[in-house]
Amino acid sequence: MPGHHPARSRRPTERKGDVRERAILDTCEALLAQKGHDAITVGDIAEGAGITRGALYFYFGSKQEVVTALVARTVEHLWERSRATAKTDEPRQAIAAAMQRTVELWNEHGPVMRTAIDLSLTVPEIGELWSHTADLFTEAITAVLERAGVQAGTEPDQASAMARALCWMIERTFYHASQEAREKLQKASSTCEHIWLTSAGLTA
Amino acid sequence: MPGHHPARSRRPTERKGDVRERAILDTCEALLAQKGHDAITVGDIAEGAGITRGALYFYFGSKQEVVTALVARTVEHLWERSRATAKTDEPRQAIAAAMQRTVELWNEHGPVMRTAIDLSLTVPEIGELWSHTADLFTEAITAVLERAGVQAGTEPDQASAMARALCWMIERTFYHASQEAREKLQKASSTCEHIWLTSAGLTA
DNA sequence: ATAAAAATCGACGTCGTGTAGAGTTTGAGG
DNA sequence: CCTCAAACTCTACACGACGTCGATTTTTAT
Repeated sequence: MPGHHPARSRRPTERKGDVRERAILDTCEALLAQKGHDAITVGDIAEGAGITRGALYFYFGSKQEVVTALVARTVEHLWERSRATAKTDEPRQAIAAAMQRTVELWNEHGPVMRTAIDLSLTVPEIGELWSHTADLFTEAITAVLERAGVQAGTEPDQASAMARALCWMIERTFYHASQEAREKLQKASSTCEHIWLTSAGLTA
Repeated sequence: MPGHHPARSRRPTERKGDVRERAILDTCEALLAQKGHDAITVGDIAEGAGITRGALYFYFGSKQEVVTALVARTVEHLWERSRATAKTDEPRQAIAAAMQRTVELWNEHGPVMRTAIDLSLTVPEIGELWSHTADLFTEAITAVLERAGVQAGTEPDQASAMARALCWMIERTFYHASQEAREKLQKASSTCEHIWLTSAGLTA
């Protein structure tokens, strides 16, 4: 995505364009916090970044490419943090940690996450990114369920299938909660955690 | 939504326009089964309905109004069927019946349901329709949970909040499943049912 | 049969997108 | 310091989709 001229990434000094590129993505993220992505015009983004429409098309081939790059940036951040989290073997701790991480991510990047979900069907690249993320999450949930004693397997009442459904539950619940007040995210998180625990057979 | 000329609904003979209006909605639904709503053009719909763009604007003020009307039609069908379902007091039966009904609805109108969800944020009218539907569903789930012994209340681990999360889980799971093969819906339904039962404390 | 209401059409103005080509700035090497 | 190519920026244009308008034809009621 970095301009049409490859091999610019590893330069000693930071090119002016790198700054612009970041400014474009930052502006886009800021705008997404205000209006829906289809209410945003390329002119808006360019203006916010301090350049003209024409100049923006030097960096990105289209509006979709801009938001795709933004989603990619955010999702990579998410993956990083996932890897950085210490793996605990104890199910209850693992669940609590995962939910806490999720709250933080949605607090920081709610609008981008929502946009990613909205566009994951219409923009294949974003769909790819997001479904991969969902897979990672689902695998993590599956592992916890199995460790807690749920039978492994893909049948409707076994770990894999249940993890999928729980993943969607969390996604959707946070999606809605992140549109409202900040404390809603905490409550939503608690509810999801409770259902997750119950599904794992770990009734408090 | 019936044209710009109100009070046409209750007429002895069916106006030509009523047929056209239905044709437009039917065409729109058919198209939604093929492409995403933003890949559909007003010209496409008009052509499918056998009229020109100009004529379509006699019936609906905009493309959004068309799809809003379509969603309204579908959602009303959904409400009707909900009311028609006999209320059982036995939680297990109630859950099974609700899920069965949901499978049928998504089988028949999957593309419209997905579109409604996609647009419920950007189109306020659709948002209204869908959130009302979700509320009905959530209330029903809440009732079942309480009858099964879950403590009533809105705290994160009480019936209302759990019902909300379960509602989103079902919505999202069906949303994804309905894009794939028909049998996926059945499996998805079984998984949701299992989690619902578990959350209600009704472990098989 | 006729006049009002309903329905249809083609042409037009607007807005947002993406492209093209011309011009300006930057910085590495002579 | 000069030069030249790459990096960057801009204005102008072409296109497609939307929604509007006024003229015209078809239906319907009486």
